[in-house]
Amino acid sequence: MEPSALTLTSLRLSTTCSTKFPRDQNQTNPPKSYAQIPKRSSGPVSKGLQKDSKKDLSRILRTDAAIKGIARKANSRKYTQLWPKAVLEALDEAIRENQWQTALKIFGLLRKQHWYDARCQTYTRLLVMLGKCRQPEQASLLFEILLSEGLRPTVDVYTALLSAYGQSGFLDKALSTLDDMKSVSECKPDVYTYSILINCCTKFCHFDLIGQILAEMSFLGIECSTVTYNTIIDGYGKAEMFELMENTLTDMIESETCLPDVFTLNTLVGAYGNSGQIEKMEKWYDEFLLMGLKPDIKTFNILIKSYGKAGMYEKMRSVTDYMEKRFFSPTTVTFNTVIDVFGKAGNIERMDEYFKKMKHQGIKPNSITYCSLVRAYSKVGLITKVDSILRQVENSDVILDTPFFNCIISAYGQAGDVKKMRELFLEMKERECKPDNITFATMIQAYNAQGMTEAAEKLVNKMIATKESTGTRLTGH
DNA sequence: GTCGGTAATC
Repeated sequence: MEPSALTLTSLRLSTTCSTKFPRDQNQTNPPKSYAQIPKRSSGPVSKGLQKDSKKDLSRILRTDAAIKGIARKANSRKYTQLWPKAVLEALDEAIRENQWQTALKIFGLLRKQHWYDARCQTYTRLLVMLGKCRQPEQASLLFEILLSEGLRPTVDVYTALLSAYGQSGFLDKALSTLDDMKSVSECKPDVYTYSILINCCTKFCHFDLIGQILAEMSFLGIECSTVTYNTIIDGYGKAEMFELMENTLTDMIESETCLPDVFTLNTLVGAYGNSGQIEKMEKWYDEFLLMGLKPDIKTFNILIKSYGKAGMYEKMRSVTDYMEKRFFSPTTVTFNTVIDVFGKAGNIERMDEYFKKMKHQGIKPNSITYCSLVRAYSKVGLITKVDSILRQVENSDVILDTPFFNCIISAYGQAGDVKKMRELFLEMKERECKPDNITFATMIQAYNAQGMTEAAEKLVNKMIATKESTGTRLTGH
């Protein structure tokens, strides 16, 4: 019953780095308009506008019409008299949710307020968000605005800018930012800056730079922190460079200033677990516990995923049982992991069972949950179940993203339901989800599979047209 | 302002 011999035999060694660190292929061309919003001195007071409350702003953040509303306000010269609290809280929320277009629009609105006081801290938060969203060009523009406002960038600002470049793979730009920092006396790079830089290097397989960076740090008298070590360990671990990973752990322990923490534990356990080396994973887990470290919810989620991937469902179960006994509440991630494991194994019954349990425990499914479900149903040809998921999703307030639409469009495509596919494509537009290359590729493939070559060609042209219009928007104004 | 856990459709 329990297939437990799958551990090391199913180990798949990947050949190139690029397959393991897929970059975001679907970067949309962003509007640059916010950058053009001129800072205005306070205009005429328009009384009706002050009734904008925090509630209004945060509500409209969530709806399509509202984002247009914000944009309209951001572009209108009338909206210079909003309450600070409303604008600042709306900005906070947009940043927290990584809604970068909205955040930049609100920031444009903020800059027009008569009470606006330029602060580096605001810029740092925006830059960090842009880094997360892989928007290096926007980060660059934002930095220009900061300079145009006469602000002197702080170390944080520079570090966030470096991070925004590095996370998108613009390592040359990140390095030149580092050089800029070195030339400004009060903005010297510190251990944060270097840890971030190392992280970016490993994500883009520039392991050759790690040694150089560490040498430079040592030359400048900057000591590695626990985070620095964890970052390097994670980099080697994700690249399956296990020997270097363990060597780094040894360095860390020998440094005597940086002790392994729960991040180190999770990183190592995850590296071995993800590569199917269950025995090593367990060995390190036990070892870290002996060192006195305590696992957390992420540890358990990692163990569940690793056992599930290895087909060791009994062990997976023992983790969930242990969690229950120790009152570690499962999170959305826990359920998503279990659901995905059973979905990939084609075990629809158990998958459904956990989905039910998830809802029963009051844990809200998200876009990731639905992606896994749709994929699993589609794989075994249960398209009626996909219909039911779609209905559920449409009647809920779950935020649907482009990957979800791609997933469900692909499901209907594979089922040969071209009509439904088109409907969903239109629905994407209504929900302001931008179709990306994968959306188009999925639909074109489905059309071709149905022998609808004309429709496929039409879509190819549409795709090109979309690209061009975005290009125009970029260079326009 | 830094490190670890979920889906990812072509």
